[in-house]
Amino acid sequence: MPALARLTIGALAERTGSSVPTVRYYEEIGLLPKAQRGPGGQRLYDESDLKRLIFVRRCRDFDLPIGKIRELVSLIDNPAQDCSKARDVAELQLTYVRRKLAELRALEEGLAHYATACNERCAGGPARDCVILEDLSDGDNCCRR
Amino acid sequence: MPALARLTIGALAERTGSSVPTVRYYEEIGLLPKAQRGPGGQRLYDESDLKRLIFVRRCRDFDLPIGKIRELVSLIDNPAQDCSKARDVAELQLTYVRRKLAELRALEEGLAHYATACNERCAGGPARDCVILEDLSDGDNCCRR
DNA sequence: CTACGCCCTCAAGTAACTTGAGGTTCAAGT
DNA sequence: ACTTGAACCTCAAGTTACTTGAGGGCGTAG
Repeated sequence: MPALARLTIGALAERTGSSVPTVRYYEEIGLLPKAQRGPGGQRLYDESDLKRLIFVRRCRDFDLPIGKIRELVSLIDNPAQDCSKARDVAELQLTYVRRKLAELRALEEGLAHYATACNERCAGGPARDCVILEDLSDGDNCCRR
Repeated sequence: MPALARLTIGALAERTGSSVPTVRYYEEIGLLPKAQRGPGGQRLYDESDLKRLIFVRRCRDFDLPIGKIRELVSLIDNPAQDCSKARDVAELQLTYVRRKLAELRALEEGLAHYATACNERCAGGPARDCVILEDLSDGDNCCRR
Protein backbone atom coordinates (compact mmCIF):
# COMPACT_ATOMS: atom_id res chain seq x y z
CA MET A 1 0.00 0.00 0.00
CA PRO A 2 2.82 2.48 -0.57
CA ALA A 3 0.96 3.40 -3.75
CA LEU A 4 1.53 7.07 -3.11
CA ALA A 5 5.01 7.56 -1.79
CA ARG A 6 6.17 11.02 -2.76
CA LEU A 7 3.88 14.02 -2.71
CA THR A 8 5.21 17.54 -3.02
CA ILE A 9 3.79 20.18 -0.77
CA GLY A 10 1.82 21.64 -3.66
CA ALA A 11 0.19 18.31 -4.45
CA LEU A 12 -0.59 17.69 -0.81
CA ALA A 13 -2.13 21.12 -0.45
CA GLU A 14 -4.27 20.63 -3.50
CA ARG A 15 -5.56 17.24 -2.39
CA THR A 16 -6.63 18.63 0.96
CA GLY A 17 -7.91 22.02 -0.06
CA SER A 18 -5.24 23.82 1.95
CA SER A 19 -2.85 26.49 0.77
CA VAL A 20 0.86 25.71 0.63
CA PRO A 21 1.77 28.20 3.39
CA THR A 22 -0.93 26.70 5.57
CA VAL A 23 0.67 23.28 5.30
CA ARG A 24 4.03 24.74 6.30
CA TYR A 25 2.29 26.56 9.13
CA TYR A 26 0.74 23.35 10.44
CA GLU A 27 4.17 21.77 10.45
CA GLU A 28 5.60 24.73 12.30
CA ILE A 29 3.03 24.55 15.07
CA GLY A 30 3.33 20.78 15.27
CA LEU A 31 -0.03 19.69 13.88
CA LEU A 32 1.84 17.87 11.17
CA PRO A 33 5.10 16.04 11.85
CA LYS A 34 8.30 17.52 10.41
CA ALA A 35 8.24 16.56 6.77
CA GLN A 36 10.96 14.49 5.16
CA ARG A 37 13.04 16.37 2.65
CA GLY A 38 14.12 15.62 -0.90
CA PRO A 39 17.67 16.21 -2.16
CA GLY A 40 16.97 19.87 -2.99
CA GLY A 41 15.41 20.48 0.40
CA GLN A 42 11.77 20.30 -0.68
CA ARG A 43 9.30 18.68 1.63
CA LEU A 44 8.03 15.25 0.66
CA TYR A 45 4.89 13.61 1.96
CA ASP A 46 3.29 10.19 1.97
CA GLU A 47 -0.08 8.58 2.65
CA SER A 48 0.04 9.03 6.39
CA ASP A 49 0.74 12.74 6.07
CA LEU A 50 -2.16 13.00 3.67
CA LYS A 51 -4.42 11.25 6.13
CA ARG A 52 -3.32 13.45 8.98
CA LEU A 53 -3.84 16.63 7.03
CA ILE A 54 -7.27 15.55 5.87
CA PHE A 55 -8.14 14.97 9.50
CA VAL A 56 -6.90 18.39 10.53
CA ARG A 57 -8.68 20.16 7.71
CA ARG A 58 -11.91 18.40 8.45
CA CYS A 59 -11.68 19.43 12.06
CA ARG A 60 -11.11 23.01 10.96
CA ASP A 61 -14.17 22.76 8.72
CA PHE A 62 -15.98 21.94 11.93
CA ASP A 63 -14.59 25.13 13.37
CA LEU A 64 -12.53 23.32 16.00
CA PRO A 65 -9.76 25.52 17.35
CA ILE A 66 -6.20 24.35 16.84
CA GLY A 67 -5.86 23.47 20.53
CA LYS A 68 -8.71 20.98 20.38
CA ILE A 69 -7.33 19.47 17.21
CA ARG A 70 -4.03 19.05 18.95
CA GLU A 71 -5.79 17.01 21.63
CA LEU A 72 -7.41 14.80 19.03
CA VAL A 73 -4.18 14.35 17.12
CA SER A 74 -2.44 13.24 20.27
CA LEU A 75 -5.29 10.80 20.80
CA ILE A 76 -4.59 9.37 17.38
CA ASP A 77 -0.90 9.19 18.15
CA ASN A 78 -1.51 7.32 21.41
CA PRO A 79 -4.14 4.85 20.30
CA ALA A 80 -4.39 3.08 23.64
CA GLN A 81 -6.12 6.04 25.31
CA ASP A 82 -9.78 6.14 26.13
CA CYS A 83 -11.65 7.62 23.18
CA SER A 84 -14.44 9.23 25.18
CA LYS A 85 -12.31 12.35 25.02
CA ALA A 86 -13.00 12.56 21.30
CA ARG A 87 -16.71 12.33 21.98
CA ASP A 88 -16.46 15.05 24.62
CA VAL A 89 -14.74 17.35 22.17
CA ALA A 90 -17.42 16.66 19.57
CA GLU A 91 -20.20 17.31 22.05
CA LEU A 92 -18.70 20.51 23.31
CA GLN A 93 -18.30 21.73 19.78
CA LEU A 94 -21.89 20.77 19.08
CA THR A 95 -23.08 23.00 21.88
CA TYR A 96 -21.00 25.86 20.53
CA VAL A 97 -22.31 25.36 17.02
CA ARG A 98 -25.90 25.31 18.18
CA ARG A 99 -25.47 28.55 20.03
CA LYS A 100 -23.92 30.10 16.96
CA LEU A 101 -26.79 28.83 14.85
CA ALA A 102 -29.35 30.49 17.07
CA GLU A 103 -27.45 33.76 16.92
CA LEU A 104 -27.16 33.62 13.17
CA ARG A 105 -30.85 32.94 12.73
CA ALA A 106 -31.72 36.03 14.76
CA LEU A 107 -29.17 37.95 12.78
CA GLU A 108 -30.65 36.86 9.49
CA GLU A 109 -34.10 37.95 10.53
CA GLY A 110 -32.87 41.33 11.65
CA LEU A 111 -30.92 42.01 8.50
CA ALA A 112 -33.73 40.88 6.25
CA HIS A 113 -36.07 43.17 8.11
CA TYR A 114 -33.82 46.16 7.62
CA ALA A 115 -33.18 45.49 3.96
CA THR A 116 -36.89 45.24 3.24
CA ALA A 117 -37.83 48.23 5.34
CA CYS A 118 -35.22 50.40 3.69
CA ASN A 119 -36.34 49.32 0.24
CA GLU A 120 -39.97 50.05 0.98
CA ARG A 121 -39.75 53.16 3.04
CA CYS A 122 -36.65 55.12 2.26
CA ALA A 123 -34.60 53.78 -0.63
CA GLY A 124 -32.87 56.59 -2.40
CA GLY A 125 -33.70 59.14 0.23
CA PRO A 126 -31.09 61.00 2.26
CA ALA A 127 -29.21 59.03 4.91
CA ARG A 128 -30.66 61.26 7.59
CA ASP A 129 -34.05 59.59 7.18
CA CYS A 130 -32.88 56.02 6.68
CA VAL A 131 -34.78 53.54 8.84
CA ILE A 132 -31.72 51.34 9.19
CA LEU A 133 -29.42 54.03 10.44
CA GLU A 134 -32.01 55.51 12.73
CA ASP A 135 -33.20 52.28 14.18
CA LEU A 136 -29.77 50.88 14.86
CA SER A 137 -28.63 53.77 16.97
CA ASP A 138 -31.74 54.01 19.04
CA GLY A 139 -31.36 52.77 22.57
CA ASP A 140 -34.79 51.34 23.23
CA ASN A 141 -37.09 51.16 20.29
CA CYS A 142 -35.12 48.77 18.13
CA CYS A 143 -36.93 45.76 16.78
CA ARG A 144 -34.14 43.37 17.53
CA ARG A 145 -32.27 42.35 20.65
CA MET B 1 -32.61 66.74 26.64
CA PRO B 2 -29.14 66.91 28.13
CA ALA B 3 -30.44 64.54 30.77
CA LEU B 4 -27.28 62.47 30.62
CA ALA B 5 -24.32 64.74 30.32
CA ARG B 6 -21.31 63.02 31.85
CA LEU B 7 -20.67 59.34 31.46
CA THR B 8 -17.35 57.78 32.43
CA ILE B 9 -15.87 55.19 30.14
CA GLY B 10 -16.84 52.44 32.55
CA ALA B 11 -20.49 53.51 32.59
CA LEU B 12 -20.54 53.83 28.83
CA ALA B 13 -19.03 50.39 28.41
CA GLU B 14 -21.56 48.85 30.74
CA ARG B 15 -24.52 50.43 29.01
CA THR B 16 -23.42 49.13 25.66
CA GLY B 17 -22.12 45.74 26.63
CA SER B 18 -18.57 46.60 25.58
CA SER B 19 -15.40 46.28 27.57
CA VAL B 20 -13.53 49.41 28.58
CA PRO B 21 -10.48 48.64 26.41
CA THR B 22 -12.78 48.05 23.48
CA VAL B 23 -14.22 51.53 23.83
CA ARG B 24 -10.72 52.99 23.85
CA TYR B 25 -9.87 50.83 20.87
CA TYR B 26 -12.84 52.16 18.90
CA GLU B 27 -11.70 55.67 19.62
CA GLU B 28 -8.20 54.84 18.50
CA ILE B 29 -9.33 53.48 15.15
CA GLY B 30 -11.76 56.34 14.67
CA LEU B 31 -15.10 54.58 15.03
CA LEU B 32 -15.84 56.86 17.95
CA PRO B 33 -14.81 60.51 17.95
CA LYS B 34 -11.99 61.54 20.29
CA ALA B 35 -13.62 61.76 23.69
CA GLN B 36 -13.70 64.92 25.75
CA ARG B 37 -11.59 64.77 28.87
CA GLY B 38 -12.28 65.64 32.50
CA PRO B 39 -9.85 67.61 34.67
CA GLY B 40 -7.87 64.51 35.61
CA GLY B 41 -7.67 63.32 32.04
CA GLN B 42 -10.47 60.75 32.12
CA ARG B 43 -12.69 60.41 29.11
CA LEU B 44 -16.21 61.81 29.40
CA TYR B 45 -19.12 60.88 27.19
CA ASP B 46 -22.60 62.15 26.44
CA GLU B 47 -25.81 61.02 24.77
CA SER B 48 -24.47 61.21 21.26
CA ASP B 49 -21.46 59.08 22.10
CA LEU B 50 -23.79 56.56 23.67
CA LYS B 51 -25.93 56.51 20.56
CA ARG B 52 -22.92 56.07 18.32
CA LEU B 53 -21.50 53.26 20.37
CA ILE B 54 -24.83 51.45 20.49
CA PHE B 55 -24.89 51.68 16.72
CA VAL B 56 -21.40 50.28 16.38
CA ARG B 57 -22.03 47.44 18.80
CA ARG B 58 -25.24 46.52 17.10
CA CYS B 59 -23.46 46.38 13.78
CA ARG B 60 -20.82 44.13 15.34
CA ASP B 61 -23.59 41.91 16.68
CA PHE B 62 -24.56 41.59 13.05
CA ASP B 63 -21.02 40.51 12.35
CA LEU B 64 -20.28 43.49 10.17
CA PRO B 65 -16.55 44.06 9.79
CA ILE B 66 -15.16 47.33 11.06
CA GLY B 67 -14.62 48.59 7.52
CA LYS B 68 -18.31 48.33 6.69
CA ILE B 69 -19.26 49.98 9.94
CA ARG B 70 -16.93 52.80 9.06
CA GLU B 71 -18.90 53.30 5.85
CA LEU B 72 -22.18 53.41 7.72
CA VAL B 73 -20.84 55.78 10.34
CA SER B 74 -19.69 58.16 7.65
CA LEU B 75 -23.18 57.91 6.18
CA ILE B 76 -24.58 59.02 9.51
CA ASP B 77 -22.06 61.83 9.70
CA ASN B 78 -22.98 63.07 6.22
CA PRO B 79 -26.74 62.83 6.39
CA ALA B 80 -27.34 64.28 2.96
CA GLN B 81 -25.98 61.21 1.18
CA ASP B 82 -28.12 58.64 -0.53
CA CYS B 83 -29.05 55.93 1.95
CA SER B 84 -29.25 53.08 -0.52
CA LYS B 85 -25.68 52.38 0.47
CA ALA B 86 -26.90 51.30 3.88
CA ARG B 87 -29.35 48.93 2.28
CA ASP B 88 -26.61 47.51 0.06
CA VAL B 89 -24.44 46.83 3.09
CA ALA B 90 -27.35 45.12 4.84
CA GLU B 91 -28.12 42.99 1.81
CA LEU B 92 -24.54 41.95 1.30
CA GLN B 93 -24.29 40.98 4.90
CA LEU B 94 -27.52 39.03 4.59
CA THR B 95 -26.04 36.95 1.81
CA TYR B 96 -22.98 36.27 3.91
CA VAL B 97 -25.05 35.30 6.94
CA ARG B 98 -27.19 32.92 4.90
CA ARG B 99 -24.14 31.16 3.55
CA LYS B 100 -22.76 30.85 7.07
CA LEU B 101 -26.08 29.47 8.26
CA ALA B 102 -26.05 26.74 5.67
CA GLU B 103 -22.50 25.79 6.61
CA LEU B 104 -23.34 25.68 10.28
CA ARG B 105 -26.37 23.51 9.74
CA ALA B 106 -24.25 20.94 7.91
CA LEU B 107 -21.69 21.20 10.64
CA GLU B 108 -24.27 20.58 13.33
CA GLU B 109 -25.51 17.49 11.59
CA GLY B 110 -22.04 16.08 11.21
CA LEU B 111 -21.05 16.68 14.79
CA ALA B 112 -24.29 15.26 16.15
CA HIS B 113 -23.74 12.18 14.04
CA TYR B 114 -20.25 11.66 15.42
CA ALA B 115 -21.24 12.20 19.02
CA THR B 116 -24.05 9.68 18.77
CA ALA B 117 -22.04 7.13 16.86
CA CYS B 118 -19.20 7.29 19.34
CA ASN B 119 -21.58 6.91 22.25
CA GLU B 120 -23.29 3.91 20.73
CA ARG B 121 -20.43 2.10 19.17
CA CYS B 122 -17.19 2.83 20.91
CA ALA B 123 -17.51 4.94 24.03
CA GLY B 124 -14.85 4.07 26.50
CA GLY B 125 -12.90 1.91 24.09
CA PRO B 126 -9.36 2.65 22.99
CA ALA B 127 -8.84 5.62 20.68
CA ARG B 128 -7.54 3.27 18.00
CA ASP B 129 -11.06 2.00 17.36
CA CYS B 130 -12.93 5.28 17.70
CA VAL B 131 -15.39 5.90 14.88
CA ILE B 132 -14.82 9.63 15.05
CA LEU B 133 -11.09 9.52 14.71
CA GLU B 134 -11.18 6.86 12.03
CA ASP B 135 -13.89 8.43 9.97
CA LEU B 136 -12.44 11.90 10.01
CA SER B 137 -9.09 10.87 8.62
CA ASP B 138 -10.46 8.69 5.87
CA GLY B 139 -10.14 10.18 2.43
CA ASP B 140 -13.24 8.76 0.76
CA ASN B 141 -15.64 6.97 2.98
CA CYS B 142 -16.54 9.85 5.24
CA CYS B 143 -20.21 10.57 5.73
CA ARG B 144 -19.82 14.29 5.51
CA ARG B 145 -18.56 16.67 2.90
C1' DC C 1 20.37 29.21 -22.05
C1' DT C 2 16.83 31.40 -20.19
C1' DA C 3 12.17 31.58 -18.75
C1' DC C 4 8.84 29.54 -15.92
C1' DG C 5 6.87 27.26 -12.21
C1' DC C 6 7.45 25.29 -7.97
C1' DC C 7 10.08 25.15 -3.92
C1' DC C 8 12.67 27.36 0.24
C1' DT C 9 13.17 30.68 4.64
C1' DC C 10 12.22 34.41 7.46
C1' DA C 11 9.67 38.53 8.65
C1' DA C 12 5.77 41.10 8.91
C1' DG C 13 0.79 41.90 8.26
C1' DT C 14 -4.37 40.86 9.17
C1' DA C 15 -8.94 41.44 12.26
C1' DA C 16 -10.67 42.78 16.37
C1' DC C 17 -9.66 42.82 20.30
C1' DT C 18 -7.44 41.34 25.02
C1' DT C 19 -3.87 41.38 28.46
C1' DG C 20 -0.15 43.26 31.06
C1' DA C 21 2.98 46.62 33.10
C1' DG C 22 3.44 50.65 35.46
C1' DG C 23 1.42 54.73 36.96
C1' DT C 24 -2.60 58.55 38.19
C1' DT C 25 -7.03 60.00 40.02
C1' DC C 26 -11.33 59.74 42.33
C1' DA C 27 -14.75 58.68 46.02
C1' DA C 28 -15.37 56.86 50.44
C1' DG C 29 -14.27 55.72 55.05
C1' DT C 30 -11.73 56.74 59.44
C1' DA D 1 -6.14 64.85 56.62
C1' DC D 2 -5.04 60.38 55.24
C1' DT D 3 -5.44 56.08 53.29
C1' DT D 4 -7.50 52.57 50.88
C1' DG D 5 -9.41 50.52 46.73
C1' DA D 6 -11.77 50.97 42.51
C1' DA D 7 -11.55 52.91 38.25
C1' DC D 8 -8.97 55.49 35.18
C1' DC D 9 -4.66 56.49 32.13
C1' DT D 10 -0.85 55.13 28.34
C1' DC D 11 1.86 52.19 25.73
C1' DA D 12 3.39 47.71 24.30
C1' DA D 13 2.78 43.16 23.32
C1' DG D 14 -0.11 38.96 22.85
C1' DT D 15 -4.04 36.30 20.70
C1' DT D 16 -5.87 33.06 16.53
C1' DA D 17 -5.19 31.12 12.31
C1' DC D 18 -3.45 32.22 8.85
C1' DT D 19 -1.82 35.28 4.56
C1' DT D 20 1.44 38.14 2.15
C1' DG D 21 5.88 39.70 0.81
C1' DA D 22 10.83 39.87 0.08
C1' DG D 23 14.60 37.56 -1.64
C1' DG D 24 16.49 33.50 -3.42
C1' DG D 25 17.25 28.30 -5.29
C1' DC D 26 16.22 24.09 -8.35
C1' DG D 27 14.57 21.83 -12.42
C1' DT D 28 12.91 21.30 -16.85
C1' DA D 29 10.74 22.68 -21.39
C1' DG D 30 11.48 25.33 -25.30
